[in-house]
Amino acid sequence: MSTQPGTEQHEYSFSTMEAKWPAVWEELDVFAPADDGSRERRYVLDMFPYPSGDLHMGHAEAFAMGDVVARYWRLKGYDVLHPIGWDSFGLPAENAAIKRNAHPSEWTYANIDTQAASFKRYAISADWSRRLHTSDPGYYRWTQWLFLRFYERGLAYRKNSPVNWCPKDLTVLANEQVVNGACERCGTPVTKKSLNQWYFKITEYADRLLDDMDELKGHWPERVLAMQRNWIGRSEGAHVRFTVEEAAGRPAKDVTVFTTRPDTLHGATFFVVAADAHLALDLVTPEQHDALMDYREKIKALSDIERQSTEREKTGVFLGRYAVNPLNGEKLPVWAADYVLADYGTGAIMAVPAHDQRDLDFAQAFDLPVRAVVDTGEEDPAVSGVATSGEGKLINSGELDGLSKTEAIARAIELVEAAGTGEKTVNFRLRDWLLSRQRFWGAPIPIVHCDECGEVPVPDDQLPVRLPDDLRGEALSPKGTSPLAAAADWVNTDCPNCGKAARRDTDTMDTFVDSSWYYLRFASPDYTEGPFEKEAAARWLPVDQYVGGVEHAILHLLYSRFFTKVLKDMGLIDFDEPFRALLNQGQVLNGGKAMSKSLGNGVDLSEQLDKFGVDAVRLTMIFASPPEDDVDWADVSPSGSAKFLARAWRLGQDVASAPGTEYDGGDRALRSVIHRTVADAADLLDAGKFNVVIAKLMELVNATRKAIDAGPGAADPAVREATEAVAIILSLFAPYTAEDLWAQLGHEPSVVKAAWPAVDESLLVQETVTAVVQVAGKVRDRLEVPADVSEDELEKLALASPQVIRTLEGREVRKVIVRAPKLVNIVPA
RNA sequence: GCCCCCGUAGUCCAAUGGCAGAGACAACCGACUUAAAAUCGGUCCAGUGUGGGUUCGAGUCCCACCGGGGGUACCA
Repeated sequence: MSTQPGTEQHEYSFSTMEAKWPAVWEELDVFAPADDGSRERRYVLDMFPYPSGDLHMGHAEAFAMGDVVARYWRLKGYDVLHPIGWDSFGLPAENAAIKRNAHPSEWTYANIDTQAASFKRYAISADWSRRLHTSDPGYYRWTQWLFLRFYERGLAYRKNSPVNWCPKDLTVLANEQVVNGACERCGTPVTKKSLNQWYFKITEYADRLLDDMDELKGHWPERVLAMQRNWIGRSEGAHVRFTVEEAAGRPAKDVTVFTTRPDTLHGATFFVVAADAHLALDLVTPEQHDALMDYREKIKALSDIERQSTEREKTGVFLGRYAVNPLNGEKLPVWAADYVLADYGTGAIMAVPAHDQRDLDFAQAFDLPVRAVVDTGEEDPAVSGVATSGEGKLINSGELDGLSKTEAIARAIELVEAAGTGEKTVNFRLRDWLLSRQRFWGAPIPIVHCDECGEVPVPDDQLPVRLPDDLRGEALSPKGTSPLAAAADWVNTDCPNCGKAARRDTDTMDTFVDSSWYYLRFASPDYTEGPFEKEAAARWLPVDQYVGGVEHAILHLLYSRFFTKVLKDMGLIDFDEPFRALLNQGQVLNGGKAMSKSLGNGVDLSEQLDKFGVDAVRLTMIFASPPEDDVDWADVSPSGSAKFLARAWRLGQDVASAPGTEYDGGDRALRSVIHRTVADAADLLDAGKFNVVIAKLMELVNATRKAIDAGPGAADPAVREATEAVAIILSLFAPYTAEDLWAQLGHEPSVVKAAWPAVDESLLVQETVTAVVQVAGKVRDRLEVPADVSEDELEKLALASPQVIRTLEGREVRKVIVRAPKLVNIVPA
């Protein structure tokens, strides 16, 4: 075994490499973009981490993926922005602070330091000079600034309404943070509470959030798009006004319903309003008032989980009044029930039990009439108890009779529009984004409440509204009101408008507000004149490749898309979508299950790094499966990866030609493999098939080994060319080993400065290829033919094959399909 | 219930509609070794969940079903 001059190491040792290279990278500053316009720019971003403890296996996977892209693009000659930061506001820091009688910032920044050190060890090729933390005043100043811009545009507003309340964390939750009726964070069943809260009017952007997904198609995972589509929940239908007749001294009142089935108007047999909506109180007659109040109390006591169960018997209470069907004048009894939601549509429905299962269940519970108006050919719902919602001809519907469902929907809309009692409309499932939180460790909402002037925005030049430093430990424990309310010095302030005594808003913003714009801040992280420098953002954004977990498919990604659209409307940016392409890495499992403390199946990242080395762990993560698939740590072999890395590294020990050797005279067969591998690897990387790139790289290493041991030998120029290609491709996955290999080959200063190898097309073409000859789709012969064989020639050769003639047994040839030079299929009669 | 994704060797995974196997793990055999480890070389292993269809040709496209995973769920 020969050793290159200047290389002292003889055995592969990951710990030696890990000790050596970080200082070199830092010294060379290789990961910061030049940003001088000399090269095309690319922006690759990993979803920034929350600083809870040290990095774990999930981070290791996600960041390995993003780093492959960043390093590949750099080698390809792009000017790459690959920044890193922390989503450092949030509840865990606050809970830790309470436990340790400390300030949340202590825990937060200590964890950030730990994670930053781990990221550096993990060799993430990030531009550390752009590092940001959302809990820094220099950052949240601009979160507040953006809130005020939203406020000015009427996109941030306060309203009193029942909200999701976590009785353990003692804070409100956005709809998106309620999972199966329980708090996303702690699992406690969520209850409803009526509070005056801040909202962002994301519903105003529902159409654009939906329509602009067209430009994401093919670049975002289909399932993420599907989830967003469902979440936005666009539904076409009609608003129809019913007049609730005057009764028991209560005046008549028009009530609008939303329906997707105006064709079934004649099938409406009763009318339901959401029991918890104010409308129910408006409508109820004095005689029924007590019954309604009892019912409201009863449903308030139910948890969300119970309330949402579709198994549950339908309940409700008659309100003592009747609504008039605008199409046929029929009087429908008005009920209040909890199966109608106050905050969807208008909070009132026309009930068509024959064609809606929920209405039918209710009708059967209270003995209300059922009238089918669409003949679907199925059994009468009144008898079967199964509502029919399919296609069919209209019956029992006056002038709609005989029409198809689709025709009847259009005609019914025309009728109510002509009568002035309704119109075609679109309804969305999406609700406004509840953003205020009664917790401490977040960006304070920059509003002052003044007895004289009402809500007064804090002037821009007084931003940031800083969190007080003196609240710590017990003072932060949840009380149902924001801990900030207890900081008298902080709360009491002068009204920016009239100068009189006033109070600060004591809520803080949902941390999803912080993360809805951080990708923009990275373009100019130290900018002090605005959230980001317009020109810098125009240069770098949108993000070309975003990498992160599918758990953010709705929340973070929808909010960020919303922010981007608002910022565009403000004229600060000129694109509609923040993330051009999205890669969702899978989870890291162990033994088929997500790692968790309760299962005791956790795998500690730092232990794995100590045992196998950074490169082996990174390589294992990438090689295990396609990026979007889960990796089961029990199924993979970091020791196998380490073995491969050592094998690749040893090539460098054997290369016996000098740096700068011309490749031209090298072994042709090996050179073909090299250039094929480089070309394939580029295609595979562009397609995101990182795991396959590693397989190709293994082939190249194997071929090179063979060339050294049993082929042209270690001094052949092709062996050097191959080993250099190995080092370059390997640098995407295993930066330490690649650097060491590159250095062994006599190169300086870093493989990061290398270029992706150019492909010599002439080496890709083969002189002869194996053509497959099929008879009736079955392989019967193989022919060595010139690569440029003509279709006619190949057909002749195939038909002349003794194997073919034997198989045909004299049968007529009906057809011959020729795909020169690879395949001939002969179809006998 | 509705929507989305996935079923290929013992395992993880490859395969522009064209020879089912690129790569790896595990297992086994051999070389090296006093022995073991490491290393090197080799061997073994499925006809692609099931049933139809389209096609000269289907793992790949279409339909239905089965199984697994995920999302969502009284959204009118």
